[in-house]
Amino acid sequence: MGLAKTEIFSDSQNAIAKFAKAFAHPARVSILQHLFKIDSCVCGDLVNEIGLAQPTISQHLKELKHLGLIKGNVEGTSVCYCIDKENWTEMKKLMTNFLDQDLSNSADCC
Amino acid sequence: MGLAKTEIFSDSQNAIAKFAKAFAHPARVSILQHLFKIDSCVCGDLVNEIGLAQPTISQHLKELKHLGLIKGNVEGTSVCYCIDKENWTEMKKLMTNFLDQDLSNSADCC
DNA sequence: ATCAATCATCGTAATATTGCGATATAACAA
DNA sequence: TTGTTATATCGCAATATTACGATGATTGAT
Repeated sequence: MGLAKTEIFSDSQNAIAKFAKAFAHPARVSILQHLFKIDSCVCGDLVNEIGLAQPTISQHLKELKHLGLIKGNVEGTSVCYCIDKENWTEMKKLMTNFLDQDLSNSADCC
Repeated sequence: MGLAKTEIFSDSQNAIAKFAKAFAHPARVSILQHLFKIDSCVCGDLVNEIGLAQPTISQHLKELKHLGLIKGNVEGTSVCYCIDKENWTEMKKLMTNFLDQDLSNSADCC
């Protein structure tokens, strides 16, 4: 069906899945890395940096924005994007908590 | 097209996306959390724990196994799954490195 | 040999994602 | 106003994902 049964999972599990989806495409990974690396806000050069068409980049940016991981600011004819630090930190806590589960507690049968 | 242009991204970016995809569904998040929580290997109770049909769980397990995040072991008529600790640790390094990018380096224009 | 239990695979329907050409929108310049 | 530049949105085609019923395969019990 292509439709995840979110009702049967916890809020935390759904949140982890939601953020993970943001990173589940290399273009979005690349966009985020670029926003981190650059010391000023990125406006239009993402299309040149990454080899995808402008509508495609715009679509990926929109998804990241809806998730709250980035913010956009209109600046003349261009738009300026940057990481939403507060939300990023919160998301990082959630993901790190999931990734850091204690390996020593789980048996190794295999 | 539904087909990611992996060629134009780095190995690291593709790897991050690949692992993130594993966590991009709450059922897989739930499966992994269960495998961590339980102190012995889980055999068949995942279908009962999570409210999805047996073929669906089996399919999710297969994806996690192909990614190397879990291992499976036949034990009588049932199969025993557990976290692949070595691969998990390696994956965690990759993801943590991505999540931990220095926020102080990126400007906040918005 | 037959049966029950457990898990995997097949096939399929419904929905989601990706990518981009065409076009719209908005801001600025001349 | 007209043109230019930068970004967003629309619409569509190709492919991927999710879920599950039906069925197959394997093991152990009787």
